[in-house]
Amino acid sequence: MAGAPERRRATLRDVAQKAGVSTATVSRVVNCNALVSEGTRARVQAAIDALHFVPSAAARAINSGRTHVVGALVPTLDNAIFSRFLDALEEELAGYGLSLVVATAKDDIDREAERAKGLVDIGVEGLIVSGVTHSPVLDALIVKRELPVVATSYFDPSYHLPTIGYDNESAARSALGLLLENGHRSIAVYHGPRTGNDRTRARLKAFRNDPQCEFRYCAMPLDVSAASDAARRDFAEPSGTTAVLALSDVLAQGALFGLQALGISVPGEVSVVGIDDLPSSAATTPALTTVHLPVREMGQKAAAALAKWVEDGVRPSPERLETKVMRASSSLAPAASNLRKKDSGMREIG
Amino acid sequence: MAGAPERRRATLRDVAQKAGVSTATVSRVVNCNALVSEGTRARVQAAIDALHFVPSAAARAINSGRTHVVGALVPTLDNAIFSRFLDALEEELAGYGLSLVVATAKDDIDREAERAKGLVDIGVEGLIVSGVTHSPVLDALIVKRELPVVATSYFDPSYHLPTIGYDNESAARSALGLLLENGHRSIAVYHGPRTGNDRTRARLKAFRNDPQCEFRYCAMPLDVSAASDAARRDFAEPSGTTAVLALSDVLAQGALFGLQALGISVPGEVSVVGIDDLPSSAATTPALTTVHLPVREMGQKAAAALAKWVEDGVRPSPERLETKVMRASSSLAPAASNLRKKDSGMREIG
DNA sequence: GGACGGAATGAAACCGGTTACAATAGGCAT
DNA sequence: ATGCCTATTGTAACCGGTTTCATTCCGTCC
Repeated sequence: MAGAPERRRATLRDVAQKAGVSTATVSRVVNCNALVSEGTRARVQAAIDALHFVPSAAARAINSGRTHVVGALVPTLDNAIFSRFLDALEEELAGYGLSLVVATAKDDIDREAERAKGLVDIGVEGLIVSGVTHSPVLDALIVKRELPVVATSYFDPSYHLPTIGYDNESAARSALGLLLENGHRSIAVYHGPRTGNDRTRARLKAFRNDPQCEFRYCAMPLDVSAASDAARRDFAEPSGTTAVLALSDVLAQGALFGLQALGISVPGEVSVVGIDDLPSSAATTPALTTVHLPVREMGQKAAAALAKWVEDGVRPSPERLETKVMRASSSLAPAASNLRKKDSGMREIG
Repeated sequence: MAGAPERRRATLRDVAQKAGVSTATVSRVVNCNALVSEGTRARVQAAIDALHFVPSAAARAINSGRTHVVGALVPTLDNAIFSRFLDALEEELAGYGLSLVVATAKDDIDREAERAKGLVDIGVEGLIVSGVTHSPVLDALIVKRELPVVATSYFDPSYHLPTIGYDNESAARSALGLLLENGHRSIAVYHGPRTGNDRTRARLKAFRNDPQCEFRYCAMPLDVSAASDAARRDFAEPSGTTAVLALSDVLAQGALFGLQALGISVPGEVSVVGIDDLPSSAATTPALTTVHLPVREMGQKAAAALAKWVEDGVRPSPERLETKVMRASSSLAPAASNLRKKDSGMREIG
C-alpha cells in the first residue's frame, strides 16, 4: 500500500515548502498583499490549490485578537416574534462583517448564564440579551470580560447595560386604553409565564387595580393552542367578560380562534386585542387589533449598536423604540353591543 | 496622572508572573488539572481573579484544532417552520457541546455560498444546509476543506452530501391525494417562489398532468397576507375551484383567512389543505388539514449526525423522515356539496 | 564606478495558550 | 545513608498564522 494519505490539513508551512518560499510570502499571497511578484504569486497559488490549503480561523483570530462573532441569547426561537428579530439582527450584523451565534434561554436565567458562558468560551466579542433580569453569574462574566452587551426588548435607561427596545408597560397600557375607551370593564388578560420573563411582568404592571374595571388573569404557555383552549373554556358559559387582552399576539390569535370555534362573534360579542403585531395578525379574519412592536427595527438598531461597540469601543446609548396601535377597530368594538346582548339572554338558550 | 490603566486583556503569562509560577501551572489550574498543590492553586486563582483573566478561545482552538462551532444556513428565520427546526437543532447541538452560528440564504444560492464562506472563515467545523441545490462555489469549498455538511429538509440518498429530511414530492402527493379522494378536480395550488427553492420545486412535481384534474398554480411570497390576498382575488367571483392546496401552511392559513373574509365557508364551500403542520395550524377554526413535516425531529437528527461526523469523523447515512396527514377531515370536505352549490346558482345572486 | 532607492523575499519574533519532558524535592524502604 | 518513587513545578517546544525588520537584487543617477 502507499503511505497514509496525509490526513492532517495543510498548513502555511506546508504550502511554503511546496512552493519553495517562506511562510511570510505565502501569508502575503493569501492576504492579497501587493508586495509579491507575479511569478511567485502564481507558484504559491498553485501550491495552495494543490494542497487544498485553507487558513485556520483560530490562528488568524489569535493574531488579530478578533473573532468576528457575536452571540444572541433569546428566550426561544420557536416564536415568530423572536425569529423575526433575529432575522433582522443577523442580516444587519452580516453587513458589519459579524457572524451570529444563537442560544436559547428558555426563560431560565441560570440556563441563560450557562449558555452565555459557552458563548464566551467560543470567543464571542459581544452579546445581545433579552430583557433586564439576568443571573449574577452572567453579570459577573460581563464585568470580568468587559464584554459589550446590549439588552433588547426592553427600555430602561437606568439599567447598567444599554437597552434598545420598547416600553413594555406602556405597550400594554396602549392596548388596555383601547379597551377602556370602548367601554370594556370586564377583561380577561391572557399572558405567558411570568417567571423568568420580565417583559411579561412589565406588561402586567399596566393593570393597576382599577375599582371600576375587573381583570381576570390567565397564565398559559406561549402557544396558540393554549390560548385557544383557554378561550373555549372561559367563554363556554356566558360570563360577562367582554374582551380578551392578550399580552402577545400568539395568544391573541389563539383566543380569536377559540372564540370562533365557539361560534362567538369577534368583535361583535367579544373583543380581542393583542401585543406584538405578528405578520399573520394582519391577515386573520377579523384582522387582529394589536400593538406593534418594532422588532425588525430593534434588530437593526441592536446590531448597529453592538457592532460599533465591538469595533470602535463606543458604548451605545439606550434607545427607546416607539410602539403603535394597529387596526384599532378591527377585532375590537365598543362593549355596549355586548352588554345589550348580555341583557337579552343567555347564549345557549337563544 | 497615573500610568495608563492597562487596557490589554490579561494573558496567561501575566497571571503566571503575578502568582510567581510558570505558565504551565496556570494552565493546569485553569483546566482543573489535579497535579497542582492546594496552596499553589489558591495563589494562582487569586491572581486570575485579580487580573480578571479569561482564557482566549482562539488560543485554545489553535491547540485543540477545535472551535466547537457549527453553522446552519437556512432560507430565512422569518418563518415558523425554520425557526422551529433551528430551535430543536440548537438545543440538541448544545447537548453535544457545539454552538450554532446561523446565516440566512434568502433563497439565493450565491448569497448562500458567500455566507458559507463567512462561516468557514470564522472556523465552523461543520455545516447544516437546506435542500440539495447549491452553488458550485459552495461545493468547491466543502471539498477543499473536507467540511462535514448535512443537507436537510430534503431526502435524496443519491445526493453527494448526506440528506436528513423528508420526501417533499411525496408530502405534496399526500396532500393532493386527500383532495382527489374527496372528489376535488379543480384545485388552486398556492406556492412560494420556485427560484432558489428546490423544496418547492420538488413539491410541485407531485402535480403530474392529469387530464381529469385542473390545477391553477399561483406563485406568491411566502407570507400569510399574500395568500389571503390571493384567495380574496381568486374567489371573489365563482370559479368552480373547489379547493386550495397550499404547499406550505403559512399560505394555507392565509387562504383560510382570505376565504373567511369573503364569507366563504371552509370546508363547506371550499376546502383548504396545507403542508408543514405549524403549531398554529392546529388551532385555527377550522383546524387546518395538513401534512406534518417532522422538523423538530429533523433538527435533532441533523444535530446528532453532524456532531458525530465532527467529533468522530463518522459520515452519517441519509435518513428519511416520515410525513403524516393531520386532521384529514377538518378544513377538507368532499367536493360533492360544493358541486351541488355551484349548480344551484351564483353566490352573489343567491 | 559607486552610492542610492525601491521591490521582493526571508528569518525570526510573536500572538496566547497547551503539553511533553526535565528537574527538583520530599517520603519511605532497605 | 542510599536509592527509588511520587508529587509538584518549571522549561521550552509547539500550534498556525502575522508582521517587523533585515537582506538581497536591480536599475538609476551623479
